[in-house]
Amino acid sequence: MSVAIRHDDLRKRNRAMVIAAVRRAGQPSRTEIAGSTGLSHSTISAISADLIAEGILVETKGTEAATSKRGRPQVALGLAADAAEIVTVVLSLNFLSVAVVDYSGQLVSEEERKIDTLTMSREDLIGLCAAIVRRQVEQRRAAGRRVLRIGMAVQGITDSASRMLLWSPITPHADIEFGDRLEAATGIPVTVENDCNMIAVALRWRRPERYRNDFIAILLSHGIGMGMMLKGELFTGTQSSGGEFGHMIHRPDGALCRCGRRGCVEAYAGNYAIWRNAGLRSEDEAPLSDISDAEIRDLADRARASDGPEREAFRVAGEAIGFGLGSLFALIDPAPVAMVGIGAAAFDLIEPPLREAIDKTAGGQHNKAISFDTEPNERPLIREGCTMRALTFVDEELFAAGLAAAESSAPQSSRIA
Amino acid sequence: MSVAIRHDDLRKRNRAMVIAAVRRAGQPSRTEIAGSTGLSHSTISAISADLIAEGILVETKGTEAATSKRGRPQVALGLAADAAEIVTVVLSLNFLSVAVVDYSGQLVSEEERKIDTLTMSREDLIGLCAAIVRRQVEQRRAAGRRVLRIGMAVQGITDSASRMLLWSPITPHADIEFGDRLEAATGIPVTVENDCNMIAVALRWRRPERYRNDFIAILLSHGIGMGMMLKGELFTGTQSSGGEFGHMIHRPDGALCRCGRRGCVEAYAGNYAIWRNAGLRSEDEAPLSDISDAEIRDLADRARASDGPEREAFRVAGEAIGFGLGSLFALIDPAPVAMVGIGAAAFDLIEPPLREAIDKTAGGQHNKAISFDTEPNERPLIREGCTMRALTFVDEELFAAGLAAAESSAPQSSRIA
DNA sequence: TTCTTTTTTTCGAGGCTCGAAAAAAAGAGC
DNA sequence: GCTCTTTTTTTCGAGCCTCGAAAAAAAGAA
Repeated sequence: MSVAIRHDDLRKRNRAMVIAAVRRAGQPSRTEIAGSTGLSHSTISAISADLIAEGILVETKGTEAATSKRGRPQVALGLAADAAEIVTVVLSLNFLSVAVVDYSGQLVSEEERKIDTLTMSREDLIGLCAAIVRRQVEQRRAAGRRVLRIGMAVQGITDSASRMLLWSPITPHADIEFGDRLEAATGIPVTVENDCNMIAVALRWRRPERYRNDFIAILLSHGIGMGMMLKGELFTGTQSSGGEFGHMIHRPDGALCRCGRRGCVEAYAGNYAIWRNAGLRSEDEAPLSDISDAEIRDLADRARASDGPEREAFRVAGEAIGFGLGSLFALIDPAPVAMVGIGAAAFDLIEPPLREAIDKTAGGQHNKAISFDTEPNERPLIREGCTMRALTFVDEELFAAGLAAAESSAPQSSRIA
Repeated sequence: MSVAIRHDDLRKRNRAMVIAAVRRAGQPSRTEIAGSTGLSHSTISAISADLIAEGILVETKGTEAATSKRGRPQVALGLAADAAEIVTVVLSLNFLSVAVVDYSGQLVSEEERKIDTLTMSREDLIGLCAAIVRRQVEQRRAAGRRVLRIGMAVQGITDSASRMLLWSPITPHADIEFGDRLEAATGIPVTVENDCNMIAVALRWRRPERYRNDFIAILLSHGIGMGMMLKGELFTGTQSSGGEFGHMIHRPDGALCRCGRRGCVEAYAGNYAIWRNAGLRSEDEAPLSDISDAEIRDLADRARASDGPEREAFRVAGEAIGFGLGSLFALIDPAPVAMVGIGAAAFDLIEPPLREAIDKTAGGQHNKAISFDTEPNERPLIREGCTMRALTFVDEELFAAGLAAAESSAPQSSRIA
């Protein structure tokens, strides 16, 4: 089963604990870290001295006026912004965003691009991503910084092992090797992950009081995506990114889905499904590939105005999501839900039928206790999750292992004595 | 988040590794343990000497003739059968089984009882369980043994934190505090777990080559239960035992389920559902509470003989399970499946429509790669899983922590120098 | 200027794992 | 029957790591 604990792992783990405590708390003192980690003061003292010597942490003199207390004043520790940088790549329908973020989490630079993902060739799509990322990385290298990690988030089914995009609604191509190609272009380790999973990661960092160990993020957009945190761990499939909530079966042999199959939740609740139903089109009609956010807002306005086919379309969407959540809750028990994306802007129309449907399922008994939260703009969340994911990797895999110096090819001279 | 690693945890963890290696391998030598755990020979030597002194392990002289090799012969290590005992309690429809198992996993004694769970009062049910367990425990104490753990497996939704049976089809009573009551009756720690989860645990011990880190056990019986292993961990809900595959929604507002709701998978695939459909009864008809295994076998025989309503009933059942699995696979990716229980005896009737349904879902592309395995008799599996669960607890929580002596109230005198 | 109070560092004790070397326990060869 | 090989197991010292106690540091309070 699991591998034994080696003696050296001890230090590595405790270093990771300290770094994580600083990243979470922002500017904690050594005493606070000792409290939150449970390690002794002497251990924290030793580890933080090492981390400071390695250029990973810095002592940030009296930022907040935590003054007016007796005794030796606390010295706040912070992440050294120049210890490293990471790059995030967010690819969604007709949109590419590449950003550089420093070790403390501050945005350094950003490049956004409208592209036509649906018609681009496989090579053009990979090539464009690789070119932009490469340019950013080289700029940062020229500025004397070292980029230690690239995190890519993309809509679709990803495979973390092979770091491929297995299937995606934003492009007709399958099995795209973004991981290998970006790595080849830059020489920097790359992860490729599902965008909704990154939303879940971001929510946890943003609002840990609400999104702690168990919660669900559902992206209501052209398709229906999900990111789920269970027992504090991101839920993924056994091989792929998994969590394809949108392709759970709502009605066997039902409406035609964009994935080519029938009766998926998405075929009732995705943008194209709402548009199709609002227009009284046949459920067998092939899904349109792109409905603008404006169109959805427009349909929602009309649904609010009068009880016509638009309102019924949103009702059907809410019902599909409700039954889907009901089945999901049968498996994992009810949990807080965040509704993200343009569909969240119409959640007032979706929520009543959604709750009615949940009431008919195993989760129904807890219906009132289930709370929904909405966030119409998914893009900042995706980038934020991607950022934290990449930074956490640097924390745990590189800096905790004491590789701050070893990995350094940068001209940061001799920060280590 | 997670707590820091203390220095003393190191030894505890590595002791647990050694014990686990012995439990898995049966009679390994110290060298084999060093190989499988990755710890050094010196560490294994030190730890195993401690464990032998504490009476947890024993040197079992040349059991198998691994002879005819040059060099110093290996000394096989085994679990000391008399180090501890555990009790398993398996409660299912109209049936109670209590067994005592020694530390090496050998059955010591067993008591089975036909009871009428559906009509018994809450107090009678708890009281009977407690009385039988108490008697067994006292007998073992009289024999100079110490029972360190009681593991209970029961059909229904359990809560591991409160160790209650929240809801069960086998009794009309809810929130039964088996954990507290058994503990009060014996003074021994108790766990209460879902029977299907224990089936999954057992399958992993029995056939690790097939059921390793990710697989699903589905119990086809009066109800439809599921136990699932994901990434080597038993999958449970955030609060309860979770994994209520049988109550995922197959058809919204569909057939009446035993749980009072409509359209659950179980309302199409449970014994009562097959019986109801085979008899051309209405889907609104309240489910019968008990269909005998013989009746199901009889229906299966008739379904095989001619294409009548019986065959259709099994087809509908297979379809429901297939769509349910399709939705599940959308979440977790396809994985090996074990079909357990009386329904597995009719799996020849169920499999074709099941695969046809899966083909219509997201998991469909892997249909051929998904393999099913059948095991009609669930009871031995449940007890086996329960046994391994309880023994593993003793291994990890008591013996790895060096509590072998501290916990001992038994007259095993001074095995420790 | 001298107490208090609080934070941080220092120092020695006690554990743990590891690698190397030694000891133990057989079969092989003559 | 004795000595060599081979393999397993134990022993021993080195090197880390964490911890508690005590000391040092750095302020405000009196």
